[in-house]
Amino acid sequence: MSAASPSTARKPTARERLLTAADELFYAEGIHTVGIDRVIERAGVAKASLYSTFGSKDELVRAYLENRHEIRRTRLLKGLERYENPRDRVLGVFEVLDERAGTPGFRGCAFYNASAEGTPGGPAQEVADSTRAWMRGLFVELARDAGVKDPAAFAAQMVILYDGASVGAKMDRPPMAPKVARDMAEILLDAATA
Amino acid sequence: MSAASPSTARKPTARERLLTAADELFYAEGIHTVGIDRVIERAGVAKASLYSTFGSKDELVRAYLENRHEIRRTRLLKGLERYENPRDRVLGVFEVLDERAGTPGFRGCAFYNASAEGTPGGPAQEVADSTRAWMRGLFVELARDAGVKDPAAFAAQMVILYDGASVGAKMDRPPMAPKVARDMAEILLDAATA
DNA sequence: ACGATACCAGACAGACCTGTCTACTCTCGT
DNA sequence: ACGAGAGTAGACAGGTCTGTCTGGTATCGT
Repeated sequence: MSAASPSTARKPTARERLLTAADELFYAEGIHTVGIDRVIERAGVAKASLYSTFGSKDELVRAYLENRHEIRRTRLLKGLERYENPRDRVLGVFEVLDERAGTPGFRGCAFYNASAEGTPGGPAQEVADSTRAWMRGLFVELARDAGVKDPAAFAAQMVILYDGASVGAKMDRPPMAPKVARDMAEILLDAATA
Repeated sequence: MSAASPSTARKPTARERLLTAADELFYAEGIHTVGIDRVIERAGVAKASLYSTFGSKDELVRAYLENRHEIRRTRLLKGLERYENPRDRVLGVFEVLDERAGTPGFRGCAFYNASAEGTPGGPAQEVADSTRAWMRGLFVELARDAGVKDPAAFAAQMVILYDGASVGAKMDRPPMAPKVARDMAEILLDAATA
């Protein structure tokens, strides 16, 4: 709402405000539940602006998911910077997830949620596929750096762990799953480097 | 459609037909996407019958999920009978999941899907909680029989593995996740009994 | 035979949703 | 100064959704 310096206090464009509003509402309440009217009301934007910018609700959903992917990507890479040891960086993924799961309003993986309620083959499926591919690639890279024998196989294990921890963090209260997953990853890492 | 013996060829009640139709449609296409009209059309049932039997769509959803829980419970217990060794029974859970994930029309965990699109605190959340508690209890029991030192902690690990395998089975093609999870469970089982 | 119960067929109300369209306003580059 | 581009406000159409209500039919226990 307020900026440090007036010179940089540019008003966000309609597109940005729409994306912010869509992110908050879609993630918190689901895509089907939230109508266009609620999005434009929260964004303070006219309906015509939404349709001239995105064309349809489906495209807004796609933009929302791509934005989520970008956010997760930077959060993860940023969060991993603090670790020096390549081995700690593998485990660090689960620590970052743990921190994220502790924040209020956490509702699990946005891509899986969207995929659960969206039609198969829709935009949700596409973005989910690409974000999953990126996660797997990240784990392959981290595994290679950590000296794992078969990085691809180990990455497949870590993705399962990540998914499971994410589900548990959403469904269970309190969310212990990420911490448990971290310990599991440690055991599996030992087994994969031995 | 056809029964072996005419004497037992009782016509299913409206409730049973509704539940069958709801199960097929809700699981395949999602709860929000499928309207009441499609359910009653497939069930061959009048709308009034649905509302006199269940009262609301929400209650139909609850019945659908409770039915799913019962189906999974029996499938799991039945599938586990073939294993003699308590250790194999732990791993067997993932083999049963693997078989299930291979069947056409598999779309992941019905409870997580429902929870992803449903309002928090709704019927989906309640049934999901109880079915998760049952799964955890099953793993605790299996772990104890297998001589695991800390059955509760090990069960928490297995639930994460099961969730992750379930997600992977839905999102990835082909679904390798259950097989990978089984191998992970083996490693973790060794670590937990050592 | 008959009344109760269960069920079917479909119209209807009221709400909500996406997407279009018209008409007005503001801001900025030239 | 002024025209173009971007945005705002809101009515409107056409569709879909849940849930109610009326009225008719079949089956079964007594």
